[in-house]
Amino acid sequence: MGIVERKERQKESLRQDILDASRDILLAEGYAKLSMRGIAERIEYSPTTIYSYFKNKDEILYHLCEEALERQFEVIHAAGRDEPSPLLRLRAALHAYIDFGLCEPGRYQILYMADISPYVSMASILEKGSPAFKLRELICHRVNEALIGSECARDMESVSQALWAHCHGIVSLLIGRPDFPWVERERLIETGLDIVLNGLVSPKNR
Amino acid sequence: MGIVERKERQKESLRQDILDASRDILLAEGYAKLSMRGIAERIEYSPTTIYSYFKNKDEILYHLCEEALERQFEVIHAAGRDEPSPLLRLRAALHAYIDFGLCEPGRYQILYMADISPYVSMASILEKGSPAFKLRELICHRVNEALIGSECARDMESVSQALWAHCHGIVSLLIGRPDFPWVERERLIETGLDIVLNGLVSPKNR
Amino acid sequence: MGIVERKERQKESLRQDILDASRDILLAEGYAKLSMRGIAERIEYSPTTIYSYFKNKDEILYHLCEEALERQFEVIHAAGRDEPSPLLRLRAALHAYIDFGLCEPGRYQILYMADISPYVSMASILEKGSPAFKLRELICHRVNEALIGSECARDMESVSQALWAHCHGIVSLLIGRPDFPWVERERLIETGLDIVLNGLVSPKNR
Amino acid sequence: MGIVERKERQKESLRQDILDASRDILLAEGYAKLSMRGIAERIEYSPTTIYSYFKNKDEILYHLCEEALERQFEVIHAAGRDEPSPLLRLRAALHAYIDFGLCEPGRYQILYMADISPYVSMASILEKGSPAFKLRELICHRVNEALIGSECARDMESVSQALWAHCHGIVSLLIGRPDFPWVERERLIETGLDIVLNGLVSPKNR
DNA sequence: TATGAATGAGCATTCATTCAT
DNA sequence: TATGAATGAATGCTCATTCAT
Repeated sequence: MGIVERKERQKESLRQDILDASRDILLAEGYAKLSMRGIAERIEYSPTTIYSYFKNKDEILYHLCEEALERQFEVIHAAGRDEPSPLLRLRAALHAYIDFGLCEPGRYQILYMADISPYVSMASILEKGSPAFKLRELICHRVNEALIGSECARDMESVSQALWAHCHGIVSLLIGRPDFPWVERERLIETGLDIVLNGLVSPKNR
Repeated sequence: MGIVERKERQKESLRQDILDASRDILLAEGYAKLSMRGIAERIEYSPTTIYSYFKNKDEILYHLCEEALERQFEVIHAAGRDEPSPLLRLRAALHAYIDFGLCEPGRYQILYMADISPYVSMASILEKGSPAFKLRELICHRVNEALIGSECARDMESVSQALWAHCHGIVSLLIGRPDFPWVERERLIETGLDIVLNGLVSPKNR
Repeated sequence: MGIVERKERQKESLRQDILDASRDILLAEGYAKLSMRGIAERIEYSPTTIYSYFKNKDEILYHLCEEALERQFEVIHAAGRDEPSPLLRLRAALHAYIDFGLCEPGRYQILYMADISPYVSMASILEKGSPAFKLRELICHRVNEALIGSECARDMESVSQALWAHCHGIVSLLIGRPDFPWVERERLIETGLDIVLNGLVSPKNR
Repeated sequence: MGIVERKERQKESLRQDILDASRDILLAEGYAKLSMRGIAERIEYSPTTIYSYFKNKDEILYHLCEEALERQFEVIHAAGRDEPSPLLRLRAALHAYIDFGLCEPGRYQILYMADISPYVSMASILEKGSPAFKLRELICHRVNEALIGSECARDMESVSQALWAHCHGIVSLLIGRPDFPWVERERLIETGLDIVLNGLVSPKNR
């Protein structure tokens, strides 16, 4: 029935509004300031209403994480699949990682910066098939591809983690320190990726 | 007079105790759990007493930041001054940055990760002579040295920021995600620095 | 028509389900835990539905009382009518009173123990023809019979009340203090009735 | 110092006020209506203040019970020690039990009627030396005395429990049903005790 | 300097109830 | 008849802060 459907859509929509509002608050005011009352105010409903959509505050945070993880995986997974060389495919993935963080700072913060992190439990990262697991796998795969092509011997795991850290550093500082006199964003990102990928494949000359 | 001096020392000491206690709580239990009561309990004074030393909670956080910045500058400033080559001096500085973060996670978190960060206001970073300013200057200087020596043309500002981001990424993930199955710490750090410094000075081959 | 009848039966049945569920909760979890939500959950209907059958929570409690009173009257009224002597008839009534309390602790609690008691308003007890009134009359009648048979002069009203209190004491403590190291239940009851009825008819020897 | 003393007295006094207010509310409005806010309103302090006197609501209830138990023991223990015969000493104890309940209905209710009872845990009743334990011992002792004097063989434990129940029945109904058309209080009590003690010592004639 | 007493504002959560459908 | 959506009021509790001493 059309009516049922519409109602369902409305319900789903409010549910999403709650998640959006929460994410916004989290981004704008930090975890400490995320309160059921605050969310309610933002969505212009009574606090009680939230409880018919989520069992409690924890459940909101949990879904926020889940959803952010899925989103991130989708975005990065789609990136650079058609690039001609392994190195470019890796570069595209890293760039996508950074872009996701900058386009969706709320979601990124939830996943990697906030006190909430426990909700993105390591369990879920290590759990096969979870978005977190798949993301990690994807990065490792692309690093591997790139390393094979280059003549230099490096430990794939170490490299993957270092590259992740590099990208995370850029995203988290840009998000967390918007007032710093950054050089133009894209230039910073490109410079970083240049250095790091160049360093990855050039023969060592320490 | 000795008496006045001792009193002063005592006063200074309690003030320091408050800062230490706050930092400890921050590190151990997170920003959300940092309460005046909690601090008071830890230093074994009444909550009210704290107000004789700091106007309010915000001021504690502010001083926590100041102090952490100073410490960080000292440590990094001292690092690698005797290294023979510009590149090694830069590497030493970056390594010191990371080490500071890992050895003093409480302080690092305060400066670069927590919800508190706003207290390290940009004002203070841009203010000439502040530790933050001097730290930035130091990094830029070493980057410059290294760039001059290499044949490749890169924008010093962009490089500095990218390197900072790289190091920050490593520190903040290691601190914030202790449960992740990291490779051995020193290996991760060295791999990261290898890549990044190698990439900095090799001729580009993108 | 059969249909109308069935509908009526259904309606009556759900109404009864609500009362049953309420009584169960009351007994099992106490007055504080009796909530419309809880009742609804138990009968597997929405909370709103309950309001089609009862105006509000108070009305449920009111009907719970009414119904419990009727039940109690029936049980006690039926007890001991065939006993040969007045004293045994009285004893049977008192025993039935206690048994009712122990067999139907939910109902007894509602009537005589809970915070709810105000719902068994005195009005209803004094109102001729109400179960409460009839119960009181029944007890008085049996006490009277017994007193007439005995040589001792006692005020019927006082005795009735004292006997009621005695029985209530036994029931309410057994129900309310299940963990106390009671002697065996039947022994306690019999001892109590022995003493009290013996005392009623023996010549005073204070 | 006088000042310290006065402050101590003040503090103790407010603490007592909180307990008194709680007891009053409990008596007047029932357990369900006992709230921190309600107490605060009654003592004309902010709710927060209560928390510097009691850790939480449970602790208030706990102290309410403790204090009521002690009070009850004192009163009953003092009663009838000089009576010439065992039977009269027993009668005095029972009468004192009833009197305590009627003079301190708040305290009595807390101990024997309210949902709070778990706080007078059985543990405490069975724990040697606790007021509850001593009270039970006292009653048993007096019952024993009385039984020895009489020619009838009865089980002391059963009798003690039956007598307790009898008294509890009288108190709890008088407190819980103030609107019932009771005979004059003292007459009811005396009639009850007459019957029960007469029945205790008369030769059985069932 | 240090404290105890006290408070107002805030929090997550639960509940009885209403309303439109 | 039955429901889902929504709410206002209440609850226990914690916190930063102030004030008088």
